[in-house]
Amino acid sequence: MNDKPELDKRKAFILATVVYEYIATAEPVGSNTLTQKYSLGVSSATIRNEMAELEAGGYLVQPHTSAGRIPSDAGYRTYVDRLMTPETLLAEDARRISDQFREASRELSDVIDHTTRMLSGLSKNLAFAIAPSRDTHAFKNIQLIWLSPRTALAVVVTSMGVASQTPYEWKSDVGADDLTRLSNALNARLSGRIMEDIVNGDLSAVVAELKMGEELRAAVELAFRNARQSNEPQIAAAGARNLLDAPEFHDLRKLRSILRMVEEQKTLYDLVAESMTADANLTIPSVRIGHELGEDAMAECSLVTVPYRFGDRGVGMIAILGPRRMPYARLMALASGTANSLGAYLDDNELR
Amino acid sequence: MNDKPELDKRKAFILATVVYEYIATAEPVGSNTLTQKYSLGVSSATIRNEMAELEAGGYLVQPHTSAGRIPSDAGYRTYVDRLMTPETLLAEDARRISDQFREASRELSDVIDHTTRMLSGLSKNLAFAIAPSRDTHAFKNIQLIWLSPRTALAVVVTSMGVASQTPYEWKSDVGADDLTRLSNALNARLSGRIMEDIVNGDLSAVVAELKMGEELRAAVELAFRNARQSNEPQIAAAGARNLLDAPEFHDLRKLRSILRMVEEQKTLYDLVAESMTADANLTIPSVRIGHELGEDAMAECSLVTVPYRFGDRGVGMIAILGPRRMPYARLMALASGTANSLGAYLDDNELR
DNA sequence: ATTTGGCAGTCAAAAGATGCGACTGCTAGC
DNA sequence: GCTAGCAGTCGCATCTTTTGACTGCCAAAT
Repeated sequence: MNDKPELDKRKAFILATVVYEYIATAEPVGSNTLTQKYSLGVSSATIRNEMAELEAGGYLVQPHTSAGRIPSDAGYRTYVDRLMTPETLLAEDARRISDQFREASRELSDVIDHTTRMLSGLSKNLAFAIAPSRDTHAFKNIQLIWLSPRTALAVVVTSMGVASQTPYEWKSDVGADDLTRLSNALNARLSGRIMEDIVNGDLSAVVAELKMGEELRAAVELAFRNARQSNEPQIAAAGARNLLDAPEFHDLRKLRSILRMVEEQKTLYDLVAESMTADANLTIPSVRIGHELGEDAMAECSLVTVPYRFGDRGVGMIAILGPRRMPYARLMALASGTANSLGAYLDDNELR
Repeated sequence: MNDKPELDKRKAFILATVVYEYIATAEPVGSNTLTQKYSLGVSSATIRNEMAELEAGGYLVQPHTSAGRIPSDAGYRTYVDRLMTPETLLAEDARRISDQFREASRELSDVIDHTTRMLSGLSKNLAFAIAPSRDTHAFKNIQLIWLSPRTALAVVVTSMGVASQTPYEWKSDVGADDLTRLSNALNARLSGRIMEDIVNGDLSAVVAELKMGEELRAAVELAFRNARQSNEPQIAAAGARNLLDAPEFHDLRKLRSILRMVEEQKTLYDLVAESMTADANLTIPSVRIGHELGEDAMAECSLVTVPYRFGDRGVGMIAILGPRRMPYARLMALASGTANSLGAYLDDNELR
């Protein structure tokens, strides 16, 4: 796109009103509707002229000759960036957001799950969330549990209360005492360190110090590797059925391709991954509209994302996916509020 | 329903053919279609007479006067119970089923998740699975991890590799040594026992034996209670989008109410819970058709369920939900095969 | 006692016809 | 620069017609 000329005040107001009205009604907006429902002080003919120019500028499009106009991606973009009045969270919503954490258990995946359910209910759209990478958790505790002379189970617990289990099998016998001593040494030395910062060298140093062999070293390294990378990013989604309510998805083909993306966690993850790196330092919502999402299947969707943070490192993502014709200001407020609450909750409940 | 008179051979064949044809085409079946596509040796007029009697008997219904006929719940029921030829699993499907376990990690929830994804892909319907209740796991290990003089984290690991974490806070100081001794004693005494069979008495006996007080007893009891009852039954579902392909769900209202049920784990659980108690001792698939499901929203659905078992106690459920017009024989074979494979996999991978 | 061919009747869905209404763009005058 | 008015476009809703896939029934044939 070429950079847009600045819109004069009246054009800006008309564009904002068209977007607002279209979001509310899902019907293309014509010049008459505009003059009747909003007091513009000018006649519909003038509006027509202005709208024609807005269309030439790429802000509006006409679905067909005899219809009103609807915003283009660029129109929505301008609306979101410069025209709309931001909303703040309603007290009631804020309360519901913070209330719901009580219902969830302490487990991270459970918290994420509840959060998306709540958010999809409040936003009436599809909500999803990505749990912070385990790299950002603090290491809390490892227990090497002796099962038989040659088998053991390594349980790693992080500050987020996430535990991973790694069964291990040795070629030669290993004593239960050794496992206990090694567990204790690792805990004493490494507890509290960020998972990401614990390298194999740290582990082998502890093993060497206890004069233990190669086999134990391998087991410990595997246990840590497993604990860090769950094989899939933890992701939860809820409220897909809300998409059925939007008239733009009454076409089954569109709906199908969108549902496919939602059911594949990978694509869902990719969708927010961009915003994740780009906005890692911000905690304000970012919006991607229609084709900006880079997916043809998503051409009629918009996505609101906002990172949530806890401690001084953890980063996860909250996202709301819906029709392009979504109430941006409200959803941005909701997403932000949820991200803040979630971050605060995780801060409070992190193991110390 | 009154008990049906036995169907004579020709009626049975006609009913079976109508069901088969309707499942294949989703179009009401008329007498002409039948005589043309299947060699019945009689004319369409005869078929008409027979079909009229099948309708009187409640096996078939006519959507409207000038249409062919489609099976009623009772028609499907008779087909499933007495008329269809059961299928066995294709070698290719069997291979894909057992292959997929390799991709999953060792974690139970991950295994269940992968299994439903695979099954929804193979069956082209919605698949879901319920993990065996934690009551049926064997207790493996508990670690009471000292965090600070008054706080600790209890991690309980079961034979299915499931770990639960319980943070605990005491009113007075507790020594790290005591926690270790208590952990060891509990492990020595209880490891291998079925979770369900471990009662509070067992726990307090160990605590008493070590001459430890009330506060530790309470912590241990809470840890075990938490480990047994995850606050939601573990349930995974996949393939909701497959439902979009069935013409009977092109009506958005139906689709919406079904999607709502699927997104609420509770209802999904209730749906199979009945079959779970009823068929606890069987490992053959059970089918519930249309109104037999007891939910109006599900009147056009059928559900195939089959329990899977491992060891001599664990029971979970595999289920396939789809339009009433589903390929019963194939889905029953798929569900059975998956249940068997899953049971075998869990047997092999249970911690000993 | 079945079975059959033929025929009249029914009804949903597809195809066509019509009019309406919501727009627009344009132009001439204020 | 704004407005009123007008001609033109086009989707959509509505109504009508046609089509064709059925059925049920009956009288004749087996």
